[in-house]
Amino acid sequence: MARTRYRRRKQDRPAELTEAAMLEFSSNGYDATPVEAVAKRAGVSKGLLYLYFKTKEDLFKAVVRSFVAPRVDALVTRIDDTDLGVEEFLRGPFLETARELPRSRVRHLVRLMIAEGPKHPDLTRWYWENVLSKALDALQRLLRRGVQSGEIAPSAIEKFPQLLLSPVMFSVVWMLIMQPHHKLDTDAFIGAHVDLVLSAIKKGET
Amino acid sequence: MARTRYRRRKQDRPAELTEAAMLEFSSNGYDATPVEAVAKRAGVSKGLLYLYFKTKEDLFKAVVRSFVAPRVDALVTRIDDTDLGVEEFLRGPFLETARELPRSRVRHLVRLMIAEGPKHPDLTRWYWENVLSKALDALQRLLRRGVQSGEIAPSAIEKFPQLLLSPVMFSVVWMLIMQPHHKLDTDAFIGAHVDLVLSAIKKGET
Amino acid sequence: MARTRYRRRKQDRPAELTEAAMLEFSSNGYDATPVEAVAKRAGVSKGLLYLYFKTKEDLFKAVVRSFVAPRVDALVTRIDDTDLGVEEFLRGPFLETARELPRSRVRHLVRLMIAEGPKHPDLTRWYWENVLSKALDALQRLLRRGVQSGEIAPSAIEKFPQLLLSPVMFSVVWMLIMQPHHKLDTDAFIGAHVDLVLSAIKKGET
Amino acid sequence: MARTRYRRRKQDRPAELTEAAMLEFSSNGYDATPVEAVAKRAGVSKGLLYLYFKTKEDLFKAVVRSFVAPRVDALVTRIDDTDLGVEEFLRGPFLETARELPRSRVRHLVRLMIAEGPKHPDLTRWYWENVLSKALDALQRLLRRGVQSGEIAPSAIEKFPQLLLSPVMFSVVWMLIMQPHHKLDTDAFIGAHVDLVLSAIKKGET
DNA sequence: TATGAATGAGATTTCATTCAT
DNA sequence: TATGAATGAAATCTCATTCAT
Repeated sequence: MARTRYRRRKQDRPAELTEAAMLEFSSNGYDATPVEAVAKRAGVSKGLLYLYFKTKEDLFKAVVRSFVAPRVDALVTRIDDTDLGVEEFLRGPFLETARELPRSRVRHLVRLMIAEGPKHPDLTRWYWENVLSKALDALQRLLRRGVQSGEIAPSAIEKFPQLLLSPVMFSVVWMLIMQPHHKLDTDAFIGAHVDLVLSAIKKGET
Repeated sequence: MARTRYRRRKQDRPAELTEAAMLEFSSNGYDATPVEAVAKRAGVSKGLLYLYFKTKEDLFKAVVRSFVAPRVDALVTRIDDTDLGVEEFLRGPFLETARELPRSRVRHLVRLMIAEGPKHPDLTRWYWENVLSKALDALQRLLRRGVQSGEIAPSAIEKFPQLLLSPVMFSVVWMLIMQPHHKLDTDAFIGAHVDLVLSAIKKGET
Repeated sequence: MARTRYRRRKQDRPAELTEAAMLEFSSNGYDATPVEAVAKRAGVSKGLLYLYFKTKEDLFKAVVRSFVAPRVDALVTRIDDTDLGVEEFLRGPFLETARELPRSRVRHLVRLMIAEGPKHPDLTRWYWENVLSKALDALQRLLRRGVQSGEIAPSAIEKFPQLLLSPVMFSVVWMLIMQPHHKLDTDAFIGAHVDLVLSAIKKGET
Repeated sequence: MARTRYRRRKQDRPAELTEAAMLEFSSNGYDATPVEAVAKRAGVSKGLLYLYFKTKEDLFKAVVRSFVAPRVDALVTRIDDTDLGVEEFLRGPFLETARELPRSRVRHLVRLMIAEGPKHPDLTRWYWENVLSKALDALQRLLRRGVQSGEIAPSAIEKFPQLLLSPVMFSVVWMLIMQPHHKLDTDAFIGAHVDLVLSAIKKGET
């Protein structure tokens, strides 16, 4: 008589709902996704969804939070725990993560952030505080270690670690918008950028 | 006395309407902008708008077309008519345009393209064919001229002229989403990127 | 230099417009036909149409009047001028007209009368006075002549000359609604009805 | 206190709505009836109507189906279950039904079918398959039984059972369009038609 | 908790009609 | 006469949100 249909409990619901919302928002965009579509995909009623999220906007925020944060934490930890050199790190873990992003589901969240961001300043603030600034700080720490160890020369990139992210974001957007019309090999593209950066900042290239 | 109800400006209407639409879409996004808001801003009735644009989507496309195309044409012409060297061009006209973009109104169109692009494949195709591919081709021609003249060394950047655009797009997005929370000096940022690129590809840097 | 485009003059315009309206109303129905479609088909502007007909309803009435009246007048004249017997007339001119109607353009007007009639009581009144009652009276006169001459026996049909029209209207409606799904040979159908009537009222059939 | 906003009558709603729609469509016609008028008459909101019927057209179809089908089924059953002769049946049950129709509410549906039919071919197909063809087949079976039993002579009416329906439809249309201007005693009219038919097909009238 | 019937505001679009030109 | 730009009311349909059950 085990009614597995009802196995799912209170505690799993929010995650199930954000998962469902992530999928729906990703394919249709925020405005074009009816709340009911999310509920249906999660296998619950509209009413129940409103029990967990006061408004549609709330749900959207929860989606962004639940999907982005874990990834960044992982990257930050990786940077701070590593004893790899700058080049090793950039060509290794960084490149791996950077190349995966434009293909992963998270790319849709990036689009949602860009599309909806201006209407949700508290969300972008949260995003800055909990995601972007952490990632940029960690990258900065990495680069400074490299300078101190003499591996790389001091350069503007320490001030603008964003320089390491811009081709990643570009690739994400390209995948979402331009890929159907003109293919870009984002792996090679991001690789070329890292080459470029390294060739510019590495010392002893004489 | 009572001002005439009619203004009868067949000539100017489309431009007035796309201008108004540009402003409304920019601040609220496409979906969240009622057609009526556009009409009101243009000082006409809803009905008139539909005399010039068959659907809201049509209006959106007209906006993108009318605002983006002229700028790119200008840039392309500039590249092809110049006899500046690569460095001179990148530090001169290119930097000028690249730095202006994130502050100009067009930045909002970039956001709209990212937000709405996936739902309007014909629009993104048009954008690719009439805007992006032209700009990338022109940049490629510039770089090849530099290689042939011996000014710069062959490098991956010839294959990926996008490398010159990614920090511009990054700046645009930053301005739209993150600037309220954390200022980025996009002029310096884009300048640093150009430095980086040039230091990597210039010859005789022994 | 003969500018034939402007040959058409004031006097032809109403007829041109009702002709165009007839065609449009026939294929799309009254409500679903924009006034502009009529104007376009007539090759004039909307504004001009409103110069001749105060409202769309006016135009509709003019259509009905201009298309139906001439036909009925012809039939009535034919009945009153004939010296054919009842059978000869019914099997001859009547059958000819009755069989043509379901195939002619006028059938669409019948549909319009049925569809729009209840909303235009003055139109149906006009139709009764100028069309239907005249036709029924003429048929009645024909039948009475037959009784007086001894050709046919007195019967209820003198009181209800509509009995001669009902299969015609049935055929018209069938052509409009049912013919795509199930063919009815309206010629044979109407013929059978006339046979039936005649076999019932003819004398000396002992 | 404030009456509850909800009535929650899932079961009854569709019937309440088609009933309301029937009334509204009957008096104003399909195109001229706003969905809101139907909702208002049913005492619910516009939105609710769309919960039960995906489009206005859907609602219209439901109206036709729910009102017409039951009557026809009843007639067909009556024909097939009877052991009355042809004359008895035509003068009895048939006449009764035929005479009621022009006065019943269903007459409005006939008008709607004629008015809207051409725009809804699937509806007229359904009508043919589920209503008309059944009725005509049943009448045909009745007449054949009469021929076989020797009650009536073979005649074209077996091929065209529509001959029995045409005065009924004529009466319906008359009631809707002409009755205000000129009264027709439809009972007598339909009776006369049946007389006519019977006197033509009955045997042994020598 | 959980449902989903019900609401009502609002969005897009159409079109009869007017009137400056 | 003749045009067609312009209006504005209305129509269909969607959907976030509520709340009786």
